[in-house]
Amino acid sequence: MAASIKEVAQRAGVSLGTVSNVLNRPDIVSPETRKRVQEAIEELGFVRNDSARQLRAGRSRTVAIVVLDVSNPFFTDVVRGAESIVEGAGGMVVVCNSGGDAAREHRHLDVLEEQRVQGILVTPVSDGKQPRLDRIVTRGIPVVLVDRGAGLANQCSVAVDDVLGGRIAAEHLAERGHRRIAFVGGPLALRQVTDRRTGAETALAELGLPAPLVVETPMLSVSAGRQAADEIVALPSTRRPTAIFCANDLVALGVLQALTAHGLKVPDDIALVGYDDIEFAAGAAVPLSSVRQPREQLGRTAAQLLLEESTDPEHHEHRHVVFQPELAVRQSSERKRRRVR
Amino acid sequence: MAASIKEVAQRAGVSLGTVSNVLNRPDIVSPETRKRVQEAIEELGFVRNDSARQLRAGRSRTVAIVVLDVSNPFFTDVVRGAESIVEGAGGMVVVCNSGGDAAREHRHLDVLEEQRVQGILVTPVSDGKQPRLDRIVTRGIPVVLVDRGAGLANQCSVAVDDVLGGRIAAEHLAERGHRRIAFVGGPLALRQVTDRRTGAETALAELGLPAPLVVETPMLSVSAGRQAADEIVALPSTRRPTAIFCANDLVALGVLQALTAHGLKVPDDIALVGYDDIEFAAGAAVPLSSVRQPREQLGRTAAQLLLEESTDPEHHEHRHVVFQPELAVRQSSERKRRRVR
DNA sequence: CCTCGTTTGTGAAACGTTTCATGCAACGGA
DNA sequence: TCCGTTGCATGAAACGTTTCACAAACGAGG
Repeated sequence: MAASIKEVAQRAGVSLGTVSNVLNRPDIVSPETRKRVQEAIEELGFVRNDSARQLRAGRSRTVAIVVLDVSNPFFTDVVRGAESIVEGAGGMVVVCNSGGDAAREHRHLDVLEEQRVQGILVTPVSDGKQPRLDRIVTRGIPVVLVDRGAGLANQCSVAVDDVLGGRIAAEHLAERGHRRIAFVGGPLALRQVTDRRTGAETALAELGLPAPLVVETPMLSVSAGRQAADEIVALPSTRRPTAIFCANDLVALGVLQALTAHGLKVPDDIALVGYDDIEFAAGAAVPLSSVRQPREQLGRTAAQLLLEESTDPEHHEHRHVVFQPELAVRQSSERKRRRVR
Repeated sequence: MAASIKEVAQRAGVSLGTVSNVLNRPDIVSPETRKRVQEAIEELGFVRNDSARQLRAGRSRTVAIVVLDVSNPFFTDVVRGAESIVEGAGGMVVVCNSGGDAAREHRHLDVLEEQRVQGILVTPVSDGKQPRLDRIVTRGIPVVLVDRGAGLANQCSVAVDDVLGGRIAAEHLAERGHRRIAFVGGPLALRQVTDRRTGAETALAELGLPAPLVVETPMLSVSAGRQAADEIVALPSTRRPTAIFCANDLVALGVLQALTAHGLKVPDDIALVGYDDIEFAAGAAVPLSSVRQPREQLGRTAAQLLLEESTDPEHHEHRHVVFQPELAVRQSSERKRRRVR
């Protein structure tokens, strides 16, 4: 059933090595033999056994990307960016989902290490030391951290300046005349979340404005956003913020939905700014202002760094690429009508 | 650098086979030797080489799922369902994205075949004959079709009755008093799309209502939905539908956004029903009525069928599981106010 | 005619596992 | 004492490739 190179050789009346040559260096074998071999391959429905190939050759053409949340459009866009580069180089991308769970992340990394993949792009669940990643790196498998500032120096990283992103969002809202601003997102243990918060707080402090009300959520999801908005709506109107900056767009969409359900108008009653600029942000019924990250670019760059290190590990120097976010201004943070009129 | 079983054996002062036994059948080796071996493994940082293991053992613990669109939350939920089952059985899921492109789908399937994965869950791009899939099946790799009625009998499939789904949506809108109903979605070559349309048309015909206006979109995305809505808004109000049934939620969200932008109220001016009931549907600013598919359940069942076939190919009989969709009624299709009041 | 280089094909070794037949020692029962 | 078991470890074969040193055939140049 599973035809091997040996049977192909037999059928084509050539040696085993010749078949391998047809497969890997077709140019060094004469046209006629090549043809005969190819016919045999065709007839037998032969398909290379990648395990054997990899065992002998030591290399794999598979790049893995381990994402925090496969349901978050932000990550699927990063994946698409990585795919475009890796497939262009003749490789293949597989996606693994940690779902924010450290145990699952570990399981995935273990299996990927056993598989000796060509390299791993990963947004780790936690920020601390990563003995697993370190071991993988010392084994010679390149690792690139995605959307995570590089703590350690033994791997490349690509990220977006989240502190700047938070700053931009806060300055935008301040410039629109808002004084009472809330920050919604969590868990605060996530680096991305704290960076965005820090940026916003710093900017407000510099402008002499009060620190934002921080509402922590258990995760970055639509439903978490909805619950947070319920809390905010329950505040007495004198303390209720006039603007909310959310740690990502999923949360912002949840907030938007809950505010609307409570009869509050966005942006007239409360302005809203999200983060990531996923497609659903622009498509929301009140189009969402959002801090845009170059999502696909993030994936592309990460993949490029990985391939670079993989191709020439000797001369490779680890790099840390940081992109600048920019604000996409939409209706959810338009100037309040009462001020315009 | 890459410690092998042989070096572990040497260090522990045992034979090569004993190390393998510690790894695979720890119970048949005496506690003391086991301990010595495990220490050696620890000290050398040994990690099994999966290529060699697989080459020899013939089996893999990796299940692949090839999805049409990794950015569509519908598929990410199916993935999560499959993950829960496969990981429960000690396996691992990798996700491959065809992006609706037949060539990429083929590339992925080829590589997966070379890798001799344990099995493949796939929503194929096209409906016709699938020589590649047939070959994979004859090689002994189980394949389960996801969200695709089974044309051929040589594999299992799980799907949702899309004709019924279309019927449910149409009957719901008719019951709400709508007479002029539009269907938005495409490309019409996609089985899912035509089934949903057929169901709607059949239902309307049975009720003696006029056939729906069909607006075909080039793909099932938010932006495609926006463009389709622009077309509909441009119609003279006497011909303009009072309700729109969309082939999926992404399209429906686009339609919703465009209608709102044109100043039309949902559901008062135009009612809206989507399909899939993704999380963003309930979270939209006008919560979207939607035909719910058991997304995770779809993934779970597919994975179960796959593992079943994989475990016991002899006694396995291919099955075709069809789920019933149900309607989640929300604000976007509430009874028109002018009729209620 | 000899030598040399080129082109093309060969055969065996090696990659790191798993598996299986076999060896060896110790033990209990008759 | 002998035999049959039992428990544990061994060593070699096999999985399907890639790679590499080498051989065969051939023509060209001296």
